[in-house]
Amino acid sequence: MNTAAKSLFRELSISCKDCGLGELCIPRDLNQVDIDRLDDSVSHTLLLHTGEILYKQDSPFESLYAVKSGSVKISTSQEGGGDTVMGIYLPGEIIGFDGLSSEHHQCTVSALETSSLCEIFLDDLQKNIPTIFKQLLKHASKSINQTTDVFSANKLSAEKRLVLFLLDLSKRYQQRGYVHTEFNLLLTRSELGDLLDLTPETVSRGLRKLERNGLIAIQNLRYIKIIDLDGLGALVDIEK
Amino acid sequence: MNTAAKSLFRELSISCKDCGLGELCIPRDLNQVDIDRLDDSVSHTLLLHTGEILYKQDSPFESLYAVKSGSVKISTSQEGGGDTVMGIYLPGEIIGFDGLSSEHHQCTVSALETSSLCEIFLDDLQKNIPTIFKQLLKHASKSINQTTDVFSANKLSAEKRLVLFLLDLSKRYQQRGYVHTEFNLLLTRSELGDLLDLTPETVSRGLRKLERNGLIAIQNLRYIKIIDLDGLGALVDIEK
DNA sequence: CGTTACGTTGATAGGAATCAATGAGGGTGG
DNA sequence: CCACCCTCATTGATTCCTATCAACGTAACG
Repeated sequence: MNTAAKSLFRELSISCKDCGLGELCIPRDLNQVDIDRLDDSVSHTLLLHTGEILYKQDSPFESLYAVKSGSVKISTSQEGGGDTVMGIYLPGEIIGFDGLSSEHHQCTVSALETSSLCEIFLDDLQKNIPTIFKQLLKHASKSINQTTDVFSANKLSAEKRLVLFLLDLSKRYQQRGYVHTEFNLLLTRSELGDLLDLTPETVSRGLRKLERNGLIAIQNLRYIKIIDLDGLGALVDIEK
Repeated sequence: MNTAAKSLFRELSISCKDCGLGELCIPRDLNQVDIDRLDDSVSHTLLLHTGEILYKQDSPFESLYAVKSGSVKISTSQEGGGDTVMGIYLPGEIIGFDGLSSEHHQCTVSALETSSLCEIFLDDLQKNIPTIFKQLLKHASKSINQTTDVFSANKLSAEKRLVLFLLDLSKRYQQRGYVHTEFNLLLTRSELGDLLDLTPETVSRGLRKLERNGLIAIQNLRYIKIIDLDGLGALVDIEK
């Protein structure tokens, strides 16, 4: 499960200004000169295969990373021994903030599928383009707000938590221009349980119930097709 | 409950270099020149009385704030109507990150007791002392890690969640040079329930049980005296 | 084709929510 | 100063949801 090595492959090094993510990533409100400077502070050459680890809990903080394609999961090791999945990150999202305050990462990040990332050299960035720090703070802020959502969700019923997760994923895929009515969960029932604070059994029951009620279709266990988006929304909107 | 007005009183304007918080706040690793520049980017004149609101959910983002003395709570309005307390902040901690990503605050912040705060003008700061942004990112990072803790706590039993909360508060008071064996909870049972994802009844039962077992003493409902710190620690350390 | 991890389904038990009643404190107005 | 109200807190009885335990099915892989 723990492929400790970090794979570094050269690939076509797409510069920030040609990157398809555009405004989803950092280059919001930046002029052309600054985008060129951004390029100088970023390495575009990180490729991770499924299961490979970007950084481990307790390892010293080195850089922030932007997800360019694919997806990664962020998890923490528990005292009991097992891992707990805390979230997944999609293209355009920036990870690594967990390591800033103590200079050591509080979480482990690994690839859920073949993924490419950009490494952001914080000190270079500060030198090259100091006006960008507000942008970075915004991304950090988004991370906070994301956990805020998890926070308010965790007093809901198992079914609602599942629905909220599906709707959140759907929305994030849509923002990135992917189909938002069908996607791969990328997580096992057990990992999903970590994330939503449920047991794998309860996750399974919940998903199958949504399927029985004609709201979703489950294909190959992990691949979800949303059939009745409004119906899902109704499950979490009505009755507080 | 909602004293909408924000009180602005002049008080003796202590500069950052004379502030008792020192390293707990921003001025870590800063030289004298930069601390003077920091002073120019910060207003030291904010005073809030109990219940007064610093900023409201959905209000436009203006500044970050550092808690100088006292304490504030951060909460979000739920669809159902009520508020949910998400955390409390003590001197040296920086708040406002919740508003950065969308330019509008995702939370409401109000004073739990008479408190003084510093307003941090982000744009001035960027102009005056660009090297500071890593410091700010660290504070944002700390906010993230804080929610991380909440996250991993929420699958524990009611009693353990209560104990963890008490120990966390004790540690934070200690870091700030206060007595760490007795302090005011500042929150009602209901607010504590929001924070720990429990009902007020369960909070009450839990605290009274800790009292019966001789681990804590409850004085005036909100004022807690920790009698057996090791005993509390044992409750959360043993058996996963 | 066995081994292993993952997933499903059922039965049961336990912990916290809920419902309900009472008590305690604080503020207000008569 | 007291009666009243309102919020907060406590305590008990009951219900309900989800974890737990257990068995079995399924898919991937060497």
